[in-house]
Amino acid sequence: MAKIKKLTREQIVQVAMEMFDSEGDAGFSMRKLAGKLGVDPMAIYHHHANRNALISEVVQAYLSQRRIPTRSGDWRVDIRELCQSLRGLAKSHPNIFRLYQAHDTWVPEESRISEAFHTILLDAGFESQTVVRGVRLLSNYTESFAVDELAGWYKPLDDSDRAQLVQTVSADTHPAMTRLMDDIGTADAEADFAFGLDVIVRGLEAELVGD
Amino acid sequence: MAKIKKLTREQIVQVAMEMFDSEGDAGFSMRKLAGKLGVDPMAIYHHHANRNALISEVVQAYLSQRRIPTRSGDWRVDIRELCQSLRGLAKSHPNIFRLYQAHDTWVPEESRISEAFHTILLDAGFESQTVVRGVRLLSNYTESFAVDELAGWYKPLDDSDRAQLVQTVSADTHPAMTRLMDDIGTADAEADFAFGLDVIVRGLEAELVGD
DNA sequence: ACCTGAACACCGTTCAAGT
DNA sequence: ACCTGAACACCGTTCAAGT
Repeated sequence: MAKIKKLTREQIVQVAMEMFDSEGDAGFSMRKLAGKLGVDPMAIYHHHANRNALISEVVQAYLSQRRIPTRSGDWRVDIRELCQSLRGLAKSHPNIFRLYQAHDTWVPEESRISEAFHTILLDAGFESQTVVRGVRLLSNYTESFAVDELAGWYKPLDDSDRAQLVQTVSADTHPAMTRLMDDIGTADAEADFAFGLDVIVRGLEAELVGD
Repeated sequence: MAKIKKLTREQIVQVAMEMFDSEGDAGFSMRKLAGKLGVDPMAIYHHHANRNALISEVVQAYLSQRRIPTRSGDWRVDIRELCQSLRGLAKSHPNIFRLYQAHDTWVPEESRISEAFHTILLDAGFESQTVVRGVRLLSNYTESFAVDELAGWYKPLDDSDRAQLVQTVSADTHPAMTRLMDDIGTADAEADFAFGLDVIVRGLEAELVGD
């Protein structure tokens, strides 16, 4: 698209990020990126080793946008805010969040977010192993919820979804789900997320009292 | 490889499943599958509409292998067993499990597993909405744990991983993680999974008592 | 009905060449 | 040092043709 006189690593990452943001994985290729930069496809390889390395940079740039919320003093509140901030990041750039999830190469920025989680639970007084496990549990929950939310799992079912579900879920083969159909059909991402977070936080609290 | 006189939908799915099982996503393509079947690539399209439809069939065949554990009478035990059976399925065929995770088209077999979850929590006496939310929380937890486990996140760090981590996690920028390094470095998938499950089950229990 | 073969519109990446 | 261009070894899928 816009011709750039001299390529830089950063410009390439920037444009790649915009492409992912607006079009998602399907809209991105090294060749399309080159086209957007007004450059031969192979020019990119002079600045980034390959596709995967470039994507690591995109993910890194994406994660560095994330603001860590300030502490309140109550670990339950802080954990909730940190999880919500991660979910917010996911929702603000769904396509790049999906890219981050699918990208299995580790990226340094992840440790900044991880540190915030660890600090909160450590200060709350959990023992070391519980802190480590609790962080994994919480970040796991938040990220997988966000993935499902972005995939549209927490929207109320529309007519065609419901029809498809009713087709396979009949009263004799799926009595429980049939009884629960009203609650399965209606979903509220906000309340559902808060519910799971409450369950986990409550479960963790017991580890603290049990000392 | 082996020449088949007449293609059937089932044979195609079977061979595709074996390819995914042994080689994963990278080792599969419609053309390679055709090669394995000793047939022109386009012959497959006579039996399956396209790549995505074929993969739905593979996922469906995979999920139908899953045995639902018998009930014990204690919902806490039953939930644990059901989650472990899902995790077991993931570990027995990691590549197909990853395929299932990445595949965003809904597949009927999913509802069989879902029904088992709903039944347990419903029988345990939770109210409707809590059942639905609890099932989502538990299956979410189990699947995302399995994904991480298969990606190697719950293996103790080897020397190169540790070196990479120490490089970005220094005492002044990451004090909490530095303190916790021993517990971050050692991980035990079995115990870590049980921990998370306990936390969630304990958190759910409160919903029952709170009535 | 079932399969083939050529063709289309793509990929990521290597390698030799240009400035 | 930085970029180009041709080439390689792939993709999924359409379409017309063969049996």
